[in-house]
Order: sequence, then C-alpha cells, then structure tokens
Amino acid sequence: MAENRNENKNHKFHKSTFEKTTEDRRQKVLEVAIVEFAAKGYSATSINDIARNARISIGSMYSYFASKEDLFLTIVNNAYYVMENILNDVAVNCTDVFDCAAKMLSASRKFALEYPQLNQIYLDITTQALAQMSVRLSDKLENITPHLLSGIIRQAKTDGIVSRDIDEQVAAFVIDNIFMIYQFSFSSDYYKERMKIYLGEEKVNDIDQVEESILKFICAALGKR
Amino acid sequence: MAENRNENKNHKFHKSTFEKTTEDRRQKVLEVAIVEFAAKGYSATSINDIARNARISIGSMYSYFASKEDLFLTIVNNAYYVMENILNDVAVNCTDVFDCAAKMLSASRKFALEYPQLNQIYLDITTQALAQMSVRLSDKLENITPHLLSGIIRQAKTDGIVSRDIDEQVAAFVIDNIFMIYQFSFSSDYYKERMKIYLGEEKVNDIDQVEESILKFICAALGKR
Amino acid sequence: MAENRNENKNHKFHKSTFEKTTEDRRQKVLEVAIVEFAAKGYSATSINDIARNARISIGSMYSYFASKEDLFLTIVNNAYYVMENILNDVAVNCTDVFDCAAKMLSASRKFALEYPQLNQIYLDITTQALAQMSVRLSDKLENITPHLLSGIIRQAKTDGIVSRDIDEQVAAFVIDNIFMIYQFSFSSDYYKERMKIYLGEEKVNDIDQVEESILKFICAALGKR
Amino acid sequence: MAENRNENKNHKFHKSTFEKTTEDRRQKVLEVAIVEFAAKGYSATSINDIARNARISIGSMYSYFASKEDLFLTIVNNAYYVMENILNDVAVNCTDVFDCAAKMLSASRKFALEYPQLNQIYLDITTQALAQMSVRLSDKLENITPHLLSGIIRQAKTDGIVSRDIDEQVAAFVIDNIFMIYQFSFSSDYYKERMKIYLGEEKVNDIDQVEESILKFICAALGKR
DNA sequence: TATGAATGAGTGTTCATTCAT
DNA sequence: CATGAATGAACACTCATTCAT
Repeated sequence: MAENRNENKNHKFHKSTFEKTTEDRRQKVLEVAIVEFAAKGYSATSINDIARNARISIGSMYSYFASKEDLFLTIVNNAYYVMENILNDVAVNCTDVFDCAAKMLSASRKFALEYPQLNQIYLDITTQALAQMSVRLSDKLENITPHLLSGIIRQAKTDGIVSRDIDEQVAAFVIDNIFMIYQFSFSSDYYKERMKIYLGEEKVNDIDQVEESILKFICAALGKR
Repeated sequence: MAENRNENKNHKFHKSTFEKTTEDRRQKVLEVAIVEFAAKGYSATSINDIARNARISIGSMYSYFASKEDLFLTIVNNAYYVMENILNDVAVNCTDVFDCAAKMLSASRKFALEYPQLNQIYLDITTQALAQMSVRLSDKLENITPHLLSGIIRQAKTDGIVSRDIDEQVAAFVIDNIFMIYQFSFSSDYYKERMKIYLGEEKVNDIDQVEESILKFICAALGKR
Repeated sequence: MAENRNENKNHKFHKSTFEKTTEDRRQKVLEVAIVEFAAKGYSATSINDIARNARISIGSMYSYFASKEDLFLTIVNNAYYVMENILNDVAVNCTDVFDCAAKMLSASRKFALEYPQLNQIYLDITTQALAQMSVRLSDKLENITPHLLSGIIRQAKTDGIVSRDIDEQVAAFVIDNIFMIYQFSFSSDYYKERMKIYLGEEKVNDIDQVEESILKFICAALGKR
Repeated sequence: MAENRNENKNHKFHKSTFEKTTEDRRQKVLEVAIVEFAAKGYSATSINDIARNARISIGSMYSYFASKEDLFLTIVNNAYYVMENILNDVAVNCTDVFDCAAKMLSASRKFALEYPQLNQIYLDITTQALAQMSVRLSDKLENITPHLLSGIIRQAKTDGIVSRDIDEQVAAFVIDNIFMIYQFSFSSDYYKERMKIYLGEEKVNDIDQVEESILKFICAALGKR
C-alpha cells in the first residue's frame, strides 16, 4: 500500500533524461534549485541562474525538465516525499494519539530545521499565486496526514482515551493547523519573528518546554483521560 | 489610543501626489493592484499591467508610488488596517476568553470571505521571498493580536475561568495558529482544498457546526471550568 | 560696435516671461541648471530635476523656456557672455602681444576656477553630440578671440616685435588651442588628471611658474625680439 | 615591451561570449556602436538602437556586454589601442624632436580623418559627465604620449638641439594641447568650424601649409638651433 | 547527450512635455 | 502667471526558451 501510494506520487515532472545523467549532476541541480527557489520564490528565481550555479548548461537543464515549472514541481515532489517519509516513521512508531502528537510536533520542528528550504518552498506552494501549479500536485495533498491524524483520533475515541465528544476530523484539522505554522516558525523569517513576539526570546530558546506546553494544550483539547 | 495606533500605522508608502488625485483614481488603482498582487504574487505582478487595467498611465503610477515595492506595501498596509479594525471591534465587544475566541474565529472567516485578496496577499507576506519587505512593515507585525490574546487568557486565569496550568503565551500562539490557517482556508485555493480533505464536503458546507467544534476544542484546551 | 555684437548675441533662447519673473527665481533657475548640466551633461540632465531643485514648478519652467534645449542654450549664452567680458577686459588693458598672452593665459585659469561649471558646459558644447545645437549658437563662435588674437599678432608683426615669418592666423589658432586645453585643465577631471601626468604634482602646485614657462614657450614661438 | 603594454591594455570590458561569436557579428556590433556613440554621445545613445541597427537581438547584446557602460568602454579601449599603435609607429620612426613633432602632427590629422568617430568619442570622454567612467580607464590615460614627448624633448636638450631653458614637461604639455585640439578640428563639427574661423577657408584647404606653419611655431618655441 | 549562443517579449522605471486649474 | 498631475514613448536590462553544433 505504501508502495502504491508512492507510485501515485511518482508522477514524475522530469524528463527521462534526468534519470540517465550522473548522480552528481542530478544532486547538484536539485540542491541548487532548492536553494534558489526557497530564497526567492518561484517567480523571482531564474532557471538560468540555477543552471549556472549548478555548473551545467541551460541546454541540459531543458533536456532534464520541460520547463521551469516542471523543475519546480520536481523539487516540490521531492519535498513531499521527504516529509511523508518522516511522517510515516512517526506513524509507525507511536503508541497512541498523545505519543503521536508529541512525535509529530517534534518532527515538524526537526524537519523545518533540517530542511528549511524545503519548508520555505512548501510555504510558497500554499500561496494563491501557485494555486494553478498545485493542481498538478493534487494527489500529493490528499496526503497521509489527514487520514493518519483523524484515524488515530477515532481509534483513541473508541479506545476511550479521548473524549467521545470530539469531532475527529475537526480535531485533526485544528491540530495540523497548529503543526503547520509551528513548522514554518522555524524556517520562514516572518513566522520566526511572529513566534518570538508570542513567546518571547527566552521561551523560544527553551523549545522543549514550549513543545511540552503545546502538547498539554492539545491533550487537554482532546480531553485526555 | 486607537488614534495613536493609527498614527503608528500611517507610515505611508505612497507619495503625497496619491492623496491629491481623485478618489476614483485612488480607489481604482488600489482595487486593481489588490486583484493583481493577490492573483499572481508580488514578483509575477507587473506594475505596467496594473496601470493599464486601472486605465491610468504608468507615469501616473510612478507619481503615486516610488516603486512597485511601495505600491505593494501601501496595499499591505491597508490590509493590516482593515484586519486590525475588525480585531479591535472583536476585542472591544467580548465578555470573556471563550466569547472572544468565538468572535475571532468567526471574524477570521468573515474577513477572509469578504476580502479574499487581502488575505491572499497576507499569506504572500509570510513567504520567505518577501522577508526583506516585511522588514519595512515590522511594526505591523507586533500587532494587536498577540498581546490581546495572551492578555485575555491571563485575565481568564486570574478570574479562575481557565486552568492555572495554561501557559498563556503558548496558548495564544497556538490559538492564533489555528485562526491563521482557518482564515487562509477561505481565501487560498490550497488551504481550501486542504480543509475539504480534512473535513469533507458536507462539513465544509455547515461551517457553523465546524466553528462550534473548533471552539469546543479550544475551550477544552484552556480547561474551561 | 561692442553693443552691436552683443545684440547679435542677444538672440534670446528664453521666453519673454522669463524676464518678467522675479530676479530671485531667474537666478535660482539658472544657477541650478548650470550645476546640473555641468555635472551630468545635456542628455543626462533632467529638466524636472532642475525645476525641483530650483523649487519652481515644471509648468513655470516651460513658461520660461520652450524646451530643455532652450534652457541649455540660455545658459550657454550666458557663459559666452561672461567669457567674452573677461576677454574684453583683457584686450582693452594689454600693452602688447606678450602682455596679452600673459593676461589671457591667466584669465583662462581664473575663469575656469571661478566658473568651473560654465567651463565644463563649454567643453560639452564642443562635443559632436551637441553639434546640432551649437548651430543655433553659430554667431557666438565667431567670437572675439580669433580676431582679437590674430589682430594683435599682426600688429606685433608690423611693430616689429615678433618675427615677420609668423602666420598670424595659424599662430592665433595654435595659441588658442593651448589656452583652451589649459582652461579645461582646471575644470574637467579628465584634463586635470592629464595635466598632473604631464607636469607632476609639484609643478601643478606652483602654477605661476607653469604659466611663466608656457609664456616663454609662446614668446619663443612668436620669435620675440 | 609592446606586448607588455598590450597586456596592460587587455583589461577587457566585454564578456567572453563576445569573443566566441562570429567575426561578422563582432565587427558589426562595434561598428554600429561606434557610429551611434560618436553621433549622439554616451547618454543619448540607446543600446537597443545599437542592437537593432546591428541586426542582433538585445539579448545577445547583453550576452556580449554586461552593461551599456561596458560596451562603451570596450569601444573606447579599442580607440586607445588604435591611437597608441599609430603613436608607437611615429615614435619608432622619428629621428629627432622636430621630425617627431612633424610626424605626430600629421598623424593626429590622419587619425582624426580616418577614424572621425573614434576621435569624437575620445572628445566625449574628456567631458566632466563621463569623468566617473574614465576612472575605469585610468591606466589608459597615463598613456605613452606624455612620457614619449617629454623624453624626446629632454633628449633634444642634452643633444643641444633645443634650448636648455625649455621646461620639457611644460613643453610636452603645451605641444600635446596643440595636437589634441588639432585632431578634434578634423572630427568635431564645433572644432572644424572654429578652425575655419581662425584660418579661413583657403588655408584649411591647404593643410600641408598649415601644418608647416604649426611646426615652425613649435620649432621656434623649442628654440631650434 | 551536452552545450551555450541567440532570441525578443517583457520588466521596472524615467522624463520631456502638456494642460486644466 | 504659476502650478503640478498626467502622459506614454523610451530606456537599460532580464529571462524562459530554442536550436545548431
């Protein structure tokens, strides 16, 4: 099933040539593209610059990707793949909703800190200007998280460890809202600043404490027994 | 005090000429600019297009605004102003935290539905690519919301209507996270789609019910007595 | 006769309105225009900038001068007038060719140092790009100097104080060449640098000595008896 | 040594791409650019016009030169190179100061007549408006001529063929002043007209005679024995 | 397959000039 | 007479994309 999902996902946005070149070139292109797209956003990024910085010709670039858009989507695809793997790991290893929430919260931060650029690009994708492009990614959206989260909450309800009154879909939605912005708060300067205003410098420096508080908030919300 | 706040805000990003032209032209320019920036994002929007669609000359555009950036900031400034007024109204008229949360949640949605473009532009601003620009808006960020929310929660703590264990800053942060994405869920196609995936079509169509569930979530989280 | 020449010269390039405004405005406009044209050259100078810096409206500017070109020509005209007055003073007060050469050489430097901008503008005028414009100034060119210089040399020949072999026209031409570039060597950075390369820093700082040497050169050339 | 000098000069202002295109395109671009810059001056010349007249795309233009300024400097550099070669030829083949002066005078005219546009551009460079640009050419200025001329005069002094009283630096400066304007008198309409006023039409048509007179002037000035 | 020169529509911005007030 | 808002062609420069080698 996981494989099946991956295949769906592997709607590739690169030409087959990209698979035939050396791993080095492939990595370099993606790496540079990620840095540029993350820093400048889709529109302001020049595919010629990416080629130059990756030290490959613009001709090669277009032999790998049909367009700037396709290069971008390739990267976004990769980002989703990375995120999903992390989430899968979390899902597999957690014992209950609360454990799951704790692990996802922590994973959100770690993902944002380890791959800030991917996170910034993800934020870009949510932007209205890129809406037409995210259409081409539609299947990526109906991601693992929604069903994972609401599934776990439903299970917790039947297990009697969270309140029966909870609407598991709304709860999943709300909890993911919290996680999303929490993530962005470690990769986007805007959200970083915003978090600092809300929490103050010291709290931001004691992030474990913050995460504990957030979890307490979520647990209470779920009516942890 | 309200006046004082407005003055802070009146850091103008337009030239004085803009104030001297007819109300018609002024409105048309802002209106068209909002539509364009919202739909295409900052980078992909052409100031020449805006001028053309507003049926004014590009020369006039530059007699009103020193640069594309300044036009954009003028609009963002306006957006903040609108949002703040709405928030002020909410703050003034609410009886307690729970009432306040209810009203802010509803106001978020209404703002996003009434001014979807402003909301889309706001989402853009949070993007890393526009980080340098949001520096020029810094005072807008340390907005009313953070202090409003945490203040109200602190009050609720001393009033004994929410749990003493709550960290009011973290709670304010988390609650605003929920509100922010909730807002975007009515203006950005990406978040709209995401909400539909989480909640399903029917629930999205019974939004009052959803808001009630969200509030229940928040109330429980705060340990409503 | 002098008056007659002046009248020729008073082909005015400004509208009559310019004469009717206050002396203050008139002076301010000319002053600012001189500074701008001198620093940036004709093409790169903006008439809007001049108006702004002179604190008069662009509308007034165009009520005084029919075009940017006319404003420029007005200034050039003034510059010629100033230069001519200085030359006239020299011509009137000199006893013989050598005295005249001495005084003209010194006057060249003093003019360039006192009115560097006028001198820079004069240099601009000699440029091919402004050739069409200098057509409108044609009568200014057949200036006093050529006839003055060659007349004085001819006189010196008949007086037997310079060599009979001298071609007074060529001599006047050559001597004025020397004077022209000497002038520019005190107003244009390019020629300043060039003079420093030719003479070295110390000599440039002992300019009286230099002028004496130049005069010796000219006297010898004329075969001073 | 000549090579060494050339290397100094080979500070290139073009991109390497310019060297890789066809000789045809290269020549056409330079040719058209020279014509345009010479006729209109730096500021008033449009790089888009140059591209159009050279029948290459503006994109190509910018793949050859980083900026309008660099295109201009490339041309100026070429002009210096041409001038220097001519001067070198003169220097190498002359027997003494007087021969050298004769040859330089004649070479000045020939250069101006053969490459009037280069000469016009050179005149532009001396203009205050282009002072900042000539900074990038600084090494071109401390050119061959100053040291060549004063060196030859010093030699002539020790050889006893010119007066011991001569200050060779001042003399070199003055003589080059004469040459410079003489040159411009064959390329710039302004200086052409001026020469005609000084010498009269007939003399201008008997230029050999004029040059002889100028030389006589210089020889006398140097106190030829 | 890889290269990079070439293209030209498009960008943000300037500025001489006009004209209603 | 003075004002300055308005105009729009033009400018220097960028960049996604093509294609001959």
